Amino acid sequence: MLRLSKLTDYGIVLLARLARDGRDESLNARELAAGTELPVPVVSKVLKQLARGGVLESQRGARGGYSLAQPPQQISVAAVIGALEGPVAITECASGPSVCSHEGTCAMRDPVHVINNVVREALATVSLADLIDPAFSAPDHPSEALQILGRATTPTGAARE
Amino acid sequence: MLRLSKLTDYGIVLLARLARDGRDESLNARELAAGTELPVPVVSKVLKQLARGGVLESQRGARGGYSLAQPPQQISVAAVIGALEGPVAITECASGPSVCSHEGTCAMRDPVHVINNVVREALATVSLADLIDPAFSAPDHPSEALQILGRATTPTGAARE
DNA sequence: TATTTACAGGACCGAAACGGTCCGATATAG
DNA sequence: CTATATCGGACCGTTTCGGTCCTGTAAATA
Repeated sequence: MLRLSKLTDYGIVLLARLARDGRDESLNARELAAGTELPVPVVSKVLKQLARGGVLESQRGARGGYSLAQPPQQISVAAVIGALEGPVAITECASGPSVCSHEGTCAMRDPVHVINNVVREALATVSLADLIDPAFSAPDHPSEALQILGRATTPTGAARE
Repeated sequence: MLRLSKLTDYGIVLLARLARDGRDESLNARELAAGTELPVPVVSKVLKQLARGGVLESQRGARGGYSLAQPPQQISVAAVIGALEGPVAITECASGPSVCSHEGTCAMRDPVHVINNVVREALATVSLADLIDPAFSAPDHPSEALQILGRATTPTGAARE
């Protein structure tokens, strides 16, 4: 359900590394690929997309590389996902002139948007910093946002998996 | 980002219709397809999957059809998504023996799980009832869960678009 | 019992998206 | 001028997605 693309996954990993090791200096694709064991072209592709999306800043030419455009606390997971995956929208029906138009049914369109926003807001509240800090400790009190969500008691038992 | 598959979208619409029109009686695939303008085979496919996932109960034979397995308040969006899309997991790395193993980097694996849980919990908190009730009114106070999430102030401005 | 209705399960196929590679152009440092 | 790196996009094999169709089985009705 709701799978995150592999590229996005890589992106998060790379950003975390940049947040740790590249505070002042910038790192280039090759250096970043070294930490992971991802092929350089892949890393390069991800970084390019992140730069285009405004998450990273790039320095071209010799001794060039990438650095975070903002401090890790200000970079939300939503921004990362937004930069790497398409123009967002959790469902088709969000943009186009939806086909379903029988009124009784299409009253559902709004709710679908609501779901969309729920997810988006949730991801907007989680920052890069939230991901790297509590990483090595227990995944219990990850951040304010995660705590709020964590207190949900999974009413239906639906979130089994 | 995080696109919901079309089938899932259909599923939500169909469930909403069942929640409204099929309280006592059950509706069959043809009847449900009539409300929407989706082709019958598609509707049938979705309903079958929902039944297999335990979201719907099915009655075979003449005068058969589908009905909700539980009251709409008890059916979470997460359950619906779980039934229609694969076995969940927002990222590959959640299940298999992930390839990334350089310790410094793979400390990221947990956080990715955290994100996964955030989204899942968020969706688990939203019920079918939440979706059909406030549909026609303003999308402002949709439910407790949505309110909690709604108060996020989109720190980065990342959730634009 | 025979017939009709409707779900169950899965095979199947074309179209689109995904994951990954590669190349030419451009910008910068030395 | 040369070496280094990003930028932008083309490209392609593989997988997933969306949708259709067919065979089997369960239940109701006459």
